[in-house]
Amino acid sequence: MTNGTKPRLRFAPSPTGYLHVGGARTALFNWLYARKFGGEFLLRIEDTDKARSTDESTRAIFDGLEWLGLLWDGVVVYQGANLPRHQADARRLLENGSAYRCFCTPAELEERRREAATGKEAFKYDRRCDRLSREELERRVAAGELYVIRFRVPEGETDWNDMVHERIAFPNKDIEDFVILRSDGTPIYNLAVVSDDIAMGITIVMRGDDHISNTPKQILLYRALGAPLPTFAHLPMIHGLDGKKLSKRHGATAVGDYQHHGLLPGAMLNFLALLGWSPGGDREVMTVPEMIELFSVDGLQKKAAIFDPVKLDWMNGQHLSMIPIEDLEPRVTPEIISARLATEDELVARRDWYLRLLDLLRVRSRTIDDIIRQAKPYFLDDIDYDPAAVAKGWKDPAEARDLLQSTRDLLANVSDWTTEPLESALRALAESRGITAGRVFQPLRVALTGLTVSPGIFEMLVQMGRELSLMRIDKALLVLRA
RNA sequence: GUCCCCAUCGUCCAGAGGCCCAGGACGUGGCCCUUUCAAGGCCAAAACACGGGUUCGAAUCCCGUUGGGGACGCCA
Repeated sequence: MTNGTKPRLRFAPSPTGYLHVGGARTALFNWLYARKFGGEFLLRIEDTDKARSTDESTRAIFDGLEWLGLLWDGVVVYQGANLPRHQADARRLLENGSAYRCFCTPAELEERRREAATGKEAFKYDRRCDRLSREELERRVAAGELYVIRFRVPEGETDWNDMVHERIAFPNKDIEDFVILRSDGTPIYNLAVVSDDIAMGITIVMRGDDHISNTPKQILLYRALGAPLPTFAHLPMIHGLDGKKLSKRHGATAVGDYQHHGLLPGAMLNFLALLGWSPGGDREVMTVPEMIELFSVDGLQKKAAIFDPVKLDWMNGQHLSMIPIEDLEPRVTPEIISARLATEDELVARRDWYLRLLDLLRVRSRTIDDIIRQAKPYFLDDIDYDPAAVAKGWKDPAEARDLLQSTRDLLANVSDWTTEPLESALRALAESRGITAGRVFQPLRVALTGLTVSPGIFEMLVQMGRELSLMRIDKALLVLRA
């Protein structure tokens, strides 16, 4: 397919919104292919629709790709900058007889479309302008009448061997003479894409399968322009829980949303990769290098996949526990700082303690947000008490107060603040009271964290230190008295 | 309406003619461990859309039906 030359792929989003998870997945597969087979992964911003394109959106696409680590090769291509070539290509097609001028106005076309719709017929441009006499054509051009350039679709059938679908064929009679250049001289999508892909030397066009119906038109353009065809690969769509194409109404669909909700880019990539691809077998949790290693076109799925945020969270939990703590730290630290739990300097000053904390907390977390939530009691003087935790751990306030008071007295006198002495002291307390250890631990957990979830109680005490632990208990005692 | 694509548990995947009365994961339910848990362990329920072929044999190949999705713009 690439004849020994380096494959060249591209991701070509239009900057009209945010980087969508579907777009991110398309970018990912292009990137994986390039990385796996030693190719180039290029980025092209399709900003030919000036009315809808924004710089802000372009920025969001860069940010999203950078966060995910899907870095592109070479400089970014802005489609709008290629206008002269697009026009030249349109002119070439006009001159070599592949296209013709059409004077039908948008209003006329809309009218005809409406008629076709009411008659329940499929509308297709009837080529009336292709039948204009030479004289009339010249007269109208000379009169300054506006016209578009339409591609003259030849007889026959257009097919290609898709990398994921095998052969796909369209009878040309079902393809209308599509517009390639607007009356204002700007190109239409299909022309701009083909012109740019040729110019960029793209050998593999991998994109969403909503572009399948554009493909025969583009193939016709490649041929008319005398350019070699790339290999096409049409990836399945991503749908929302209702089975429809994923869109804003399905909730968070912007990559940035996940970034800000404490997801790890590696987990996002892993999850996205599994939506429409599988390395075969039961393999699921993978690092990026493993994905590159295992990537293959054979594992690509034809069927649309439904985006399941719950599994994404689970996947993130897996990655949270799996990655080296040194890699996790830089992802969490900015959040710790912006949540005002600590300053950068404070974290640096007790880095070992901090890393141990992260290690303790990540086990029970699915997102970085979970880690931040659980981290609060280790940094803040005052904590909030989760009503659910209070209801469970301090079911009987009088008993809780009594137990906490005893616990406090005991802990104040533990000479060695490490897990073993702490454990034996607390267990001894339970035994002396004739109650289970849990009865002692439960109120203590709520006093220390205010949460229903926490690491093991002894590790937690050690991590908090004597001073903070005792202060927490004192505060709890105060609260319980009220 | 026309054209195109798709079709294995609720969801994501495995399965490329016999290894499958279909396997893994998420989620769900139960049990165990345990000081809690969104952690860990075990178990359970849960699918080859339907109908025809082809074949000794089909989840796997072919055809049709049904269902779902996508595209039909001087948007991309």
